[in-house]
Amino acid sequence: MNKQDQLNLIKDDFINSQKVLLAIGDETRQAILMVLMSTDCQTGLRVGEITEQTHLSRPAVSHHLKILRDAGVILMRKEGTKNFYYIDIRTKLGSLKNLVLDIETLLTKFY
Amino acid sequence: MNKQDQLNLIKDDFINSQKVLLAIGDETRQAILMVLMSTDCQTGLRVGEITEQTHLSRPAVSHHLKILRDAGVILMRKEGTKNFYYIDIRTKLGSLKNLVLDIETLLTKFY
DNA sequence: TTGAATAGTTTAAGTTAATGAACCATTGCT
DNA sequence: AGCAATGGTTCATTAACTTAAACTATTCAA
Repeated sequence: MNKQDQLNLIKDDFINSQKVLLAIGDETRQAILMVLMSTDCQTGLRVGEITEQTHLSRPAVSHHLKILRDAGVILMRKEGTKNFYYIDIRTKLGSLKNLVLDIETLLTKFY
Repeated sequence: MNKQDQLNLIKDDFINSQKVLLAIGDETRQAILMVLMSTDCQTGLRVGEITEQTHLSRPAVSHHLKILRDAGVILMRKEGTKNFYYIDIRTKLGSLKNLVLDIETLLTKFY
């Protein structure tokens, strides 16, 4: 693994994590994520419940949940008309970890 | 360390890493970072050199460098009229690492 | 099959961000 | 002082994002 290989890794990491970075860089979506992580409910939260625990309107919550979902940060499960949103360890947060660790490797080993 | 402590950690991580997330989530700034990391020049690159290696205008490069610098992702060194930009291991990328690792801990230990 | 509950979508307005042109500031050299 | 090199800043335009209101779709129960 030379420097060029490491750079190519990082280039891919950037592509894989771009949506995640933009999704969780937004203050509003960070607040939604905090609500999702704070709940004791193991089965996830519905849009209405998240709306209650934030200062946002339901369409706004729905909008931001879609962005988080498209980025692969959160997952959704349908039950009738109810949609439950939750964070999972298997989500795209792992791609962010790769990005951080690969840059760290570059800076410590190839500089 | 209980779940609430871990949540408070993550809340702080979000605050500390927000600027970094927004800064490096942008495709244009990712391209600039790749140029900075790819160079063999140990002393950093000047605005003009970065402009040459991208499809961007000089004001655009200057603008994005400022955002990266405000976020603590890159550093600058002045030499006369020349400004050299570079990435350093001691930059705010560490705050991103904390964020990722703390969320990982929450999901594995407290769920 | 009608009505209530839930939530996604569309639209229009307001806000913010990115861009290039033109301009300004600083440094170093003669 | 005068000039060239470098690069930051301002401004106006365009593009993108965020939001709430109104609307639509789906499911479930009576």
